[in-house]
Amino acid sequence: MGVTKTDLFTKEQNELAILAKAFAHPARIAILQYLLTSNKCINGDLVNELGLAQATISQHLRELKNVGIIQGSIDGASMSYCINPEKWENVQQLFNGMFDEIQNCRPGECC
Amino acid sequence: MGVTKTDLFTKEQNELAILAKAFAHPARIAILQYLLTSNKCINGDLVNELGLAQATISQHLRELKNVGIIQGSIDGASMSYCINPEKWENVQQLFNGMFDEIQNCRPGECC
DNA sequence: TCGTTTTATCGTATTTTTACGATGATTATT
DNA sequence: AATAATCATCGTAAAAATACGATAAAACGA
Repeated sequence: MGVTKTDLFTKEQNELAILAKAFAHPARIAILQYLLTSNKCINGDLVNELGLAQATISQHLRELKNVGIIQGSIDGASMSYCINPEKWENVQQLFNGMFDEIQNCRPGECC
Repeated sequence: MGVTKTDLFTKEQNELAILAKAFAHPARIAILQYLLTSNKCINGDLVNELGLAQATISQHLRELKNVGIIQGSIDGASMSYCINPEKWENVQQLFNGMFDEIQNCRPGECC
């Protein structure tokens, strides 16, 4: 018990869920918003920006990197992260593909 | 430990995370897609459609209802659920508000 | 009224997520 | 070379999420 039954669902449904999970924590939203507005790539000064431990930030960064929406590059002793623009647009389209399905829903037949 | 530190983040960041969490399971994506395409509201025949127990479906439905993206109405002995169109559009705009911030990101200064 | 259908909720087992200290690896600085 | 700075990973504790059987509540039909 307690295990998500991945095989019951379509590939798209699982992918959407995995991507949504990446957004499903305020710290990761904050990291992404910081990356979006900082323009240039940043490193672990996220530790100062957010009030979380270095290990925790690193863990969140890894999860965002695992799903591909951010990417990292070595910059001396530090590490630079930034949004992956292609993936970002891909994710937006995937979500909007779902959001836009509401147009097939006729209001009169809804509750 | 193990508790999300909600007070560290903005209201918007927390709200986005909560909404994303609602989408962060393939069963809930499947439920939403079913509701989107079924046009008229449906009830617990989701139990047949997905391969999950009745209690599990009910639990997922409650989570979707708690964040307001679906709503339920009593229909005799059964229960009809449907998307809440206003909330749906609100959620789409909130996500796109974040997605669109990528436009401030200048490619040359990214890694 | 009695039995059936339908759904929500409770209780609970299992897994996953979240958080952080400690450690080690790598690079920069002195 | 020695020290400092930076970051990933390990180990682990605590909490949340996931799933389902069992049960209760509400509505319908015979």
